[in-house]
Amino acid sequence: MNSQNTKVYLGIVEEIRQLITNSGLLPGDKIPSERTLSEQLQVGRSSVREALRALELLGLIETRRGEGTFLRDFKNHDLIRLLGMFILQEPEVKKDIFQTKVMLERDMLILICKQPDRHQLSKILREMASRNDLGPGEFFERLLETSGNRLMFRMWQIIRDYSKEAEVNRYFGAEELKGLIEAAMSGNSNMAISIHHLHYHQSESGG
Amino acid sequence: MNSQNTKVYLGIVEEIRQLITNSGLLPGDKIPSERTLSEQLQVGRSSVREALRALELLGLIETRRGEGTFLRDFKNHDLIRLLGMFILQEPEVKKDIFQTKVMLERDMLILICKQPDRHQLSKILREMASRNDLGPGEFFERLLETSGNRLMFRMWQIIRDYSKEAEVNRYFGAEELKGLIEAAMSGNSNMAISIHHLHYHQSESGG
DNA sequence: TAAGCTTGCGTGGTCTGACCACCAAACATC
DNA sequence: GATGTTTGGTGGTCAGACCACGCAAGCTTA
Repeated sequence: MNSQNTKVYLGIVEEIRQLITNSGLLPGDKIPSERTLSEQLQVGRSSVREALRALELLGLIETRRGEGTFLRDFKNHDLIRLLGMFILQEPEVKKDIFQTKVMLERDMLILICKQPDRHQLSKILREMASRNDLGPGEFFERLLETSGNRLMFRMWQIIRDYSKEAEVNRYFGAEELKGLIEAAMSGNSNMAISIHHLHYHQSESGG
Repeated sequence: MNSQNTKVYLGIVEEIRQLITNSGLLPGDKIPSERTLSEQLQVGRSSVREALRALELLGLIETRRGEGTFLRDFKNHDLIRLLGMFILQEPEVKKDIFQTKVMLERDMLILICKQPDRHQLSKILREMASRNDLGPGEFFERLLETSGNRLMFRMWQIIRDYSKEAEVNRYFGAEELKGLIEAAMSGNSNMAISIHHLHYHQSESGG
């Protein structure tokens, strides 16, 4: 009845998406209440909720009881954990994920080496020496972030989160990182690639 | 009230996950009806629906009115497409899209060259010679598909779709394609990379 | 018997109204 | 001014109702 095949809740998802785009809503902003949406869109509240729950599970919105529903900074994708639980069972997929992650890293390292911007790197280097309170992989992530390609970086983050679920990550050690940054600062992509390659291809010797 | 903070619908998502795992359900199999789940789990049907709608939007299940809810084949990484819809909107990333696309292509070409499986390639080659009814880029896509990494391939497809809108695509010509396939068949990744690189880096000379 | 039709049941799809739990701001009290 | 209380808005959940659809059993008809 309600316009062909479109399930109502899917329509609402789309409406909300447009609302976000058109109203220029930013992460943290509040979106209309369930009851308001229900009225404005002339649909039942349950349908609105189905749409919101779906978006919530995707990590695109966040709901706080007693307060409202808010747009989320979807740089922090939580859905990954959930999807991982469902998807990662398949060994074949696991292989793809790992392989893709490694290649993305390699690509970004190449980009970094080609970039003239050095002072971000030296900053990381300094912090590496001074601070010990950051988790493993933290510095590597920040290194990759300097690639300047946010899309690729996001993709990497997502995939890394997947692979967190799937297997034990072998983090880059301090020496490796120093080597990578050094290579980057001198624009030596071959050296960077080589270090990166070694990290993944040496058998279970070095942690 | 209902056991700490866990929203009911999230609990149901988890229940369904376990149900799938424990019962060994396969793609295509039917999962219990909404009303049945509602009864078994002692929750309202609306809550069950919220969980199911969320899973549906994630592409993990499929519902058919009048029939039931079915487990879906989620090897197809549909989430990426959805995430893309939301993430790729930012104009800031537009400039990253092209770069990422090129690097993904390069990565997949490398993978292809390292693969021992040759007969898919020769099949493409034969078809290239015989058929003229396929659109530009069609053969290149099929070439990339043989990389064996479905995740990466999907990512590329999506990014390509976006860059279609953003700019004019320069498709690989027949000669280039033949060169790429040749390189792949002989496992010569350097040659493949070189052809690929030239395609994108020669100035506006060749159409 | 074979083909076509009807009917009933189970399913998802949607809406409504009713509660509850929670939060924040307005208000009343000290 | 500081404190406690009320109140209205919000999400969270449930139960019940009805619709639309698909399917198969059973009936009708040829």
